[in-house]
Amino acid sequence: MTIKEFAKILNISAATVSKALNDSHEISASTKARVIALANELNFQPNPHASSLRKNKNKTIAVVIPEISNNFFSKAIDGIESIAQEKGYHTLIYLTHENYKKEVGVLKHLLNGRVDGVLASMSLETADYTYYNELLDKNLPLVLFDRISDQVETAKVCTDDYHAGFIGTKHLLDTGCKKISFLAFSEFAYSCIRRKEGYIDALKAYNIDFDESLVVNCTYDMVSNFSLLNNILKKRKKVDGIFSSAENLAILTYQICSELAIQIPKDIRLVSFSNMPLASYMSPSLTTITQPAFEMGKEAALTLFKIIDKPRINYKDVFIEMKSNLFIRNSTKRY
Amino acid sequence: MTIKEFAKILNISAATVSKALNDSHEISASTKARVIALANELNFQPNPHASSLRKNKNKTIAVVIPEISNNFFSKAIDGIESIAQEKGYHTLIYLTHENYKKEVGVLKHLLNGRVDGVLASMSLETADYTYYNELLDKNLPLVLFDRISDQVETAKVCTDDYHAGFIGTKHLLDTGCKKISFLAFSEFAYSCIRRKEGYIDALKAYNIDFDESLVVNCTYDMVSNFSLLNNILKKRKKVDGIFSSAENLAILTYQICSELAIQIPKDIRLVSFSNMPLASYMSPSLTTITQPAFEMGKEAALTLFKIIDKPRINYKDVFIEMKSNLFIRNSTKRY
DNA sequence: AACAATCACGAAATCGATTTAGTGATTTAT
DNA sequence: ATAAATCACTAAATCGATTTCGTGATTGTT
Repeated sequence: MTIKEFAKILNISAATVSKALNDSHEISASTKARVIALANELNFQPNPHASSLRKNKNKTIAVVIPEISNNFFSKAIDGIESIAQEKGYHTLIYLTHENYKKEVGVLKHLLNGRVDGVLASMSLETADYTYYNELLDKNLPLVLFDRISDQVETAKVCTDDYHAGFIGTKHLLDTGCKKISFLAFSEFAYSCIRRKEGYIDALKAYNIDFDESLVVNCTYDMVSNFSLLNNILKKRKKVDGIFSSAENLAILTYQICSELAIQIPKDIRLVSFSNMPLASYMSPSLTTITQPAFEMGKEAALTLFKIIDKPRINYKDVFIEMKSNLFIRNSTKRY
Repeated sequence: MTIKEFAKILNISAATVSKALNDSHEISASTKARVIALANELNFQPNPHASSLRKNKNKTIAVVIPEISNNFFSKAIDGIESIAQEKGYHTLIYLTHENYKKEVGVLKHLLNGRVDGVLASMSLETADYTYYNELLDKNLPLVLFDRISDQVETAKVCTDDYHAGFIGTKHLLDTGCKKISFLAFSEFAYSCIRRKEGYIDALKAYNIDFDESLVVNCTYDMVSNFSLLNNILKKRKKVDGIFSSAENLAILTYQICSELAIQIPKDIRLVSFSNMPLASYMSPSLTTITQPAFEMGKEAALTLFKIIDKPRINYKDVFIEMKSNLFIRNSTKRY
């Protein structure tokens, strides 16, 4: 049913119906009420494409993330979607699978006006930020979360990575670790760099020299990560603690330790960034630094809607840092 | 840039550009090549809303699911999105949080032509299928997956729930269990009913009488699930095996067993439907029946696109049953 | 009482791409 | 050689809601 047909039933014009549904001040309260009542009764909804065309808005946001089978991102989406649904917005999902080319393909496509705003978390491969800046040039509201870059001047939401890196390392040191290896999920990701800085400064605070050789720069390729980790764990006399900057690296560590008959926490203690609901049920239960994924999604979405509602302001200095939590469990138990 | 402005650069009409980009046979190969070359150079993309309005299609599908922070659904979305991206489609996500009212709200909204097709997995509360059938009445392609209902006559994708229920139970029986409790995540969900039927028939095959009191009908409310489970585990002399039809119920079982000092698998053996990547790292490692979530998502999406491409056929008899896998681990180890 | 505002609504233009209907030019068929 | 068909393209109608502009009726001002 079109708005004209719908208007005919009420013996008013299409213009009036449109204005009534959009709550225009030109329309009397009584007419609005009649229109809304009938619209509810017949479940009449104006054609969204016609509406989008005319308004140049379509109540849709895009979420561009590296992956979804991941406790952090799936919870973040949960948060994003809950805010979007509240605001009557629709949520498009695009997965890049940590692939820069895919990411570029998605971003290019989003330039065409299909969405009113974009929430993005960059892939590990991303080193060129041209396409993100192009979105900004076209005045498309953009909020980066978690996987951010300071080379894109827009609002950002992330966790207190430096602080988390510091207290996670401090916790290992407090349990007696002397040689702590840092597992970086990426050499270039901003959040990972910050975590590492926290790690380094915690070592400093304990007067321990930072040893570059204890940093394991992992990648998206789990096979090569396996050999990297395997190498460092084999010479374990050197290493008595591990700070893992990502969940999957902790799992890999468990796997390799079990293969090499290294006991956690007896031989080596482990703390990891992780959003696993099951950390307590692992063997041993895993000490984690947990990001408030759901809340970060919410916060990022709220920020995006602020930009959408007031687009003319420059949001480059909006930087929301959310608190992560250290949950101490058995993987760092003092032996 | 509009198609008119773009056309002017090439000194041809907007109609020609449109047809060239849509690969119409009316346009010569050379003109098409010129148009496509310039479109790539300038990243020109026709306004999607204008296009959608005219074509009454918008290369978008909707995914309606109960939740996303869930290993099954997040992997399923991964599969869905991969096929959608391949086909140049966009993927909208709607979460119902197992809430029927939210589900209805979403479905009602989808009637307005915003999407070309819908993939859905029903909430646990859903008992009235009117709104799904309304989508079908409006000829909106619909595929149900996992949380299906035989009261909606459309294509469906699910796992071999009956068979999985059978072999999971058989496995418990083979390890010596005599009193096996069945944890139903829902009394009404089709897949859960089928799993239970498999469970019952496996008992029969071993000449064990089905005992209704060993069935625990859980709900979405984890607090009440806790007391239900707690009750049955307290009188554990009766129960020496548990078949859990859902991952979260298995986790709850671990939790309660640890509180009640019941040892798995010594006192009680447990097998559960689950898509956790971490099942092997739990304590004890969990014997699981794992659904091919990613592949199910792919299959469901492929089926949806078949319907979108050939809408006039009745797809009510399309029923794709995918194989789940039993991974035997320590939670069912014979003591 | 005369005039200006404001109200409540409608007619028509508009958003931008697609599709229909048509037009010369060229190719094919008889 | 001529009619018919095909080619390659364009002008204009179209999709359906929104917005601008205009109008008659009502209210408010002095």
